[in-house]
Amino acid sequence: MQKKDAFDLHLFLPYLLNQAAEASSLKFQRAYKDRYGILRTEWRVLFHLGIYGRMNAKEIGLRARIHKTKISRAVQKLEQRRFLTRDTDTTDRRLEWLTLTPQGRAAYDDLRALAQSYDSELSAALGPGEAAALRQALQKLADMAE
Amino acid sequence: MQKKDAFDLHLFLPYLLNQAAEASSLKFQRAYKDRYGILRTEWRVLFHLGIYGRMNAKEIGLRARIHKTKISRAVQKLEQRRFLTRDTDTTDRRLEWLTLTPQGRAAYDDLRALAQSYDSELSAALGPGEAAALRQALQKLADMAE
DNA sequence: GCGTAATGGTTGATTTTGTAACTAACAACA
DNA sequence: TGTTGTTAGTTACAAAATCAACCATTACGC
Repeated sequence: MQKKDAFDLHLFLPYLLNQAAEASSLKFQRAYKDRYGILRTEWRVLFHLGIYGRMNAKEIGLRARIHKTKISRAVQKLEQRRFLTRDTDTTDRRLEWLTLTPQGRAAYDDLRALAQSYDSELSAALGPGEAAALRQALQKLADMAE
Repeated sequence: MQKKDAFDLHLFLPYLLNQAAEASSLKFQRAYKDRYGILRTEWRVLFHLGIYGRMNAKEIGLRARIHKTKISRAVQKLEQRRFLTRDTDTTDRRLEWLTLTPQGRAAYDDLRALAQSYDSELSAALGPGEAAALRQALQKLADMAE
């Protein structure tokens, strides 16, 4: 980064990443909160089901790196809002398969469109190559275990 | 990003940024938690005082984009741990100037060294040029108002 | 100066998260 | 079959974040 006596907090990657993440999430956050009254974990679960179709809580947790208690609560809320239904697996009754209802899918479609246009906006603000490079670097960091 | 029917959540910038931020913060988080029992907001306040010297809560909030209630509580905790002292401004008695105690500075020095070595580690994991490009892109995003 | 608005900071009530312990169901192996 | 160990998911309680209302003090308009 730089010398010991000239530490620049705003270049410290974990800090900088958090600032950028927060700033870039703000608009989208307001959208899903205002339109559907859902939380961060909830839209993430919604998106996972929207994209990958039927999943169980465990799978979502692994893919999105979300703790199972968070998912459990998010699923409860989404069920209350009639955005998804649960079906116990017939051969392994510990498993619950989650599927979006038409309402859930409608919400997902709406938010996905928003996410896409918002993402384009962000990409445009950076350069076109810069955005691609950014994504690559971020994926490297995100995939670093520990 | 890509076509409507092929939305890749893991390329959606706000999502990807959050994943990267979380992953990259984990190690450092454990360090300040384990060594000093402090919270995210608390190390941030500590660092601001360590870097910029005497500040008041408002200034820290502006620079770090932290809400004033969070800062107020972080300052209380840091004061309890004897990491900082407060002095009411003589001409404007609403203002409180915060300064690190020697203990606070020692903790800051320790954590700063850690942050630096950790940051180098992260930069090395990416390419050398890649890290610089990443920082630039992140700053752009972080500085985007709204 | 006096009333009103704005500012720095704190507090309290509510919501959300984190941690651990828990239930129910299945697996493995004697 | 019975005992022990795992696994999927929930719940309970403590810790933390959020939001609004709240002092005390200073600034502004007249």
